[in-house]
Amino acid sequence: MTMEQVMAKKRSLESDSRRQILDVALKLFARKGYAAATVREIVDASGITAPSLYYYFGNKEGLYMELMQTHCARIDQVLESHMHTSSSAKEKVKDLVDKIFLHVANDRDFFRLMFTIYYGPSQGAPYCDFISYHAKFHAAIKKIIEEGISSGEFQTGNPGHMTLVIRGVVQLAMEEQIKEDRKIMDRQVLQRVLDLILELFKQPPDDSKEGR
Amino acid sequence: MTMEQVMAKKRSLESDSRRQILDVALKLFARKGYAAATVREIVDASGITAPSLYYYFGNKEGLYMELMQTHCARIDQVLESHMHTSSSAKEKVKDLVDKIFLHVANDRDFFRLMFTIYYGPSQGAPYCDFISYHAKFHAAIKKIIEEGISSGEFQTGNPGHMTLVIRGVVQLAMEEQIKEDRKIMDRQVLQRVLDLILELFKQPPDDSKEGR
DNA sequence: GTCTATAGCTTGATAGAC
DNA sequence: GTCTATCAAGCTATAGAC
Repeated sequence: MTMEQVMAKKRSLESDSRRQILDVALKLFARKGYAAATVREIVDASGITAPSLYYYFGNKEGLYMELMQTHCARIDQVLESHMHTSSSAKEKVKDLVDKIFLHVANDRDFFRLMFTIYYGPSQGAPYCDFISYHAKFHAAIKKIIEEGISSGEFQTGNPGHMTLVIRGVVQLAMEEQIKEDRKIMDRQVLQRVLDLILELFKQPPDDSKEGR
Repeated sequence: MTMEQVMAKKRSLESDSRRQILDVALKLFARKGYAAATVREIVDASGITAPSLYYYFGNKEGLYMELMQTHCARIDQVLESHMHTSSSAKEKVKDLVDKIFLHVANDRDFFRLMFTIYYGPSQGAPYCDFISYHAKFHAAIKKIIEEGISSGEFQTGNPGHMTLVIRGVVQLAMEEQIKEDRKIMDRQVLQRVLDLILELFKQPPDDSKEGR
């Protein structure tokens, strides 16, 4: 057995409990909130005991922080790995939104927790800079729209307001995705609504109102 | 002193502590969440002691439920007392949204709590049927839009999708109103964005795509 | 109606054996 | 690394005097 195999085994053994705790904790934090998800529940559902949790993560906050860091990093990946297709502005918006929507759907528990902490009371959870992701997303959409206006694809207008229209439906779709209720806005419907909005942005301004 | 004066005095004395508790509790529930806002904090901030709270409301749940009932009734009032102006569909949408926006801004603490409970974990709070207000609002907007399409004010389209566009920006505006952060969408901006959307709904469909 | 005092439970966290 | 056993602090709620 080589040195690396030894370390790999050790890491995999160590990781077994660790991963288990992380998975269970995310699910419980998302379902019950940071404060209401107790350490006891987490360790019981993980099949370990409390001291193990404290061994790995120091305390409840440490466990929470590690979850935040890991999953926030994934958001950055999604936000940064887009827009290398040189298609129309409309397609760029639809593509970016679709990627984010899929990511939210795939990491639903984390986003449920994120929304809870961001829009609700902090519940004693340590601070996490969620607002920057809101801003990044807003800026990304706005940039595409401004480029679309410059290129003549969209009619002239207030890019900030146009961005808000896009963000609004995306926000609705995300929130529905996060709730367990029956959804009226799945991936396809969201794309259709984006089609509606972006086609309206394309239509030329009413000539009767322009003085030329 | 008449009988009525006696009762009025009794009620006003009784109401003093009662009202105080209700006001303080709403604020604390909104800021810290149902679970994290403790009975101790509420009674301390109210200037009374725990047994008084239990005397009036039975328990923490009873206090919470009374807050919900009172403020939910006010939402119904707003949703039902509109649309008696026979103006354009555009003005009807703007008017309804404005009324709701103002109501949210005026009863901010309650809506903060409502959003927290609705989108986040229940935190052990007793169930309250918030989803019906979502549905009522959705239906009200959709109805106006359908009427606008019938009357020819709006171009033909999917009323459900058009409603989602409206609801999206309203949702964004409400959520910004509820957060303490710097807002980019106040009452005026919301009305401007609605102008943008509703004007786009008005524009005639592109003839080049119709086969006539 | 309002208080003092306290019961009874759950919580996050740890000491110390293995 | 993982356990058993346990602690101190916080919580909701109540008994009983006034």
